[in-house]
Amino acid sequence: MNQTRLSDHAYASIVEIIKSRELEVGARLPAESRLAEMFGVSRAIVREALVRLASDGITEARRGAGSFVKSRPSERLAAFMPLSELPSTLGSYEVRFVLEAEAARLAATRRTSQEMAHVEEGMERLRAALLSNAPAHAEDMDLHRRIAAATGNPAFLIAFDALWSDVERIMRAGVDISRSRPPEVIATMLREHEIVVGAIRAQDPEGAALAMRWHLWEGRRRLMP
Amino acid sequence: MNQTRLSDHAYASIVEIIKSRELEVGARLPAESRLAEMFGVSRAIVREALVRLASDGITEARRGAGSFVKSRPSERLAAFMPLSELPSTLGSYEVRFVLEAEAARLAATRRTSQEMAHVEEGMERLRAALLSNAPAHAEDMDLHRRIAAATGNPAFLIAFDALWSDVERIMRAGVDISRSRPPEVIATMLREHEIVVGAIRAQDPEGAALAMRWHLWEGRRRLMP
DNA sequence: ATCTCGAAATCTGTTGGACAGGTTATAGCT
DNA sequence: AGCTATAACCTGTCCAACAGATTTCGAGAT
Repeated sequence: MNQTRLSDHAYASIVEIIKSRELEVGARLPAESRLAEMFGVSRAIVREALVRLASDGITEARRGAGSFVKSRPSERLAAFMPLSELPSTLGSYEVRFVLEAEAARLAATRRTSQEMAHVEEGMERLRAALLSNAPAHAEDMDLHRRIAAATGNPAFLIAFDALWSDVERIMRAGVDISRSRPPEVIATMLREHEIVVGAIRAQDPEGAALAMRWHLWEGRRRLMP
Repeated sequence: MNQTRLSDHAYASIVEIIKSRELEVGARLPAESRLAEMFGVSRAIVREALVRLASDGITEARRGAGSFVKSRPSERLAAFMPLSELPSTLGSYEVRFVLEAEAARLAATRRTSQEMAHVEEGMERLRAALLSNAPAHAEDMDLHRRIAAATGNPAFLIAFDALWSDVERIMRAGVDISRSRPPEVIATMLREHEIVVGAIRAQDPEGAALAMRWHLWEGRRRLMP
């Protein structure tokens, strides 16, 4: 783990300044040089933090004028914090139940043939990975993502990607725990995915939603019986 | 718009390198100094871009070794693109239907008294803003966020925040269009929210989910009849 | 006293060089 | 061939400096 970047600390410190001093939207932050001497680091470090804050939509820099608060992080801090550092892990599965079930339903009704081919390709990759007994969580997530994409609604991708890092962490943990999966588990995982993909192929919305919900439920049980 | 940062261009260029050269996950990127001379900028600029890429989960830097591809940006580009630049706007409402309806349902069953007080406070703020005939989309979104928080599951906040910028854009556009809202519309918006909050207060899961879904549906109709 | 205008102070954006502390690759030795 | 020490390389950090934009403030005019 390489979490030892000074700019990470600077990022958190600036967020703390905005929260504790209750800087309103539009307020100006201390200058980069001032922040640097406050934190005891160089200006380059502060800049790395500010660039990230700007790309996260929290601050906005105006050349010659300063950096300004664009949206209060205290009001939407969750988006910038790894889910794993928040309580109630596995909570992302609760969201996936509703989010992905609806995505499967919509994918079944609205998918184009091109999107369907994309989903089938993801299914093939997952099958190959599972049958070669390799860690397949990347292919697993990728298939789910292709299904979300098949809705034609980018908002599903946005929401799914927001949970990405946490889902990946959970899945990887699951792979680490059960390093050698018995063949019947592999067959089950494969069948679950195939039912979902099959329902989308057959343009059966309710079947797709139900299959997805069941698959996620079983997946959760496999991770935490 | 301040799009005039060289590191923004460097960010895009590195993404392009990963995509075009088809660098697999785990592959090593060119060194910072090499990238700097490739782009004709200083190393500090490349670092600003790499820090953002790392915080976006695309790359990972190992001290002394180099920067490595952590996940292919081409496969999950949506998370790093404003929803407004993608087709099918108003699509975020489709996600909100399922996401927030489930959040309301869970909030009704699991809310603590403290979370309930937080929701009530948001309701008061929205009421004050609406009755003073001021633009109230900030208070509106904030109330919805407090409800998501009342589930006790941070994953709902993560997903909601991911849609934040698009929802805000849509709502602000709605305010701009109908600059002077008739009193009956204000009363309706207030009542819709009050029904949702009331169901959560009464710990009525189905009522809360239904009220939220209805409210979002009406809100969507108000924006795009 | 107030307004206007221009210059100084301030701030971000960017550069180049430097060094510390890691990692990788290589050349030399056994 | 196998092993080891060392050189080459890489990220993380700091410093000093300058360009270009903006804010501030005071001097002069009204």
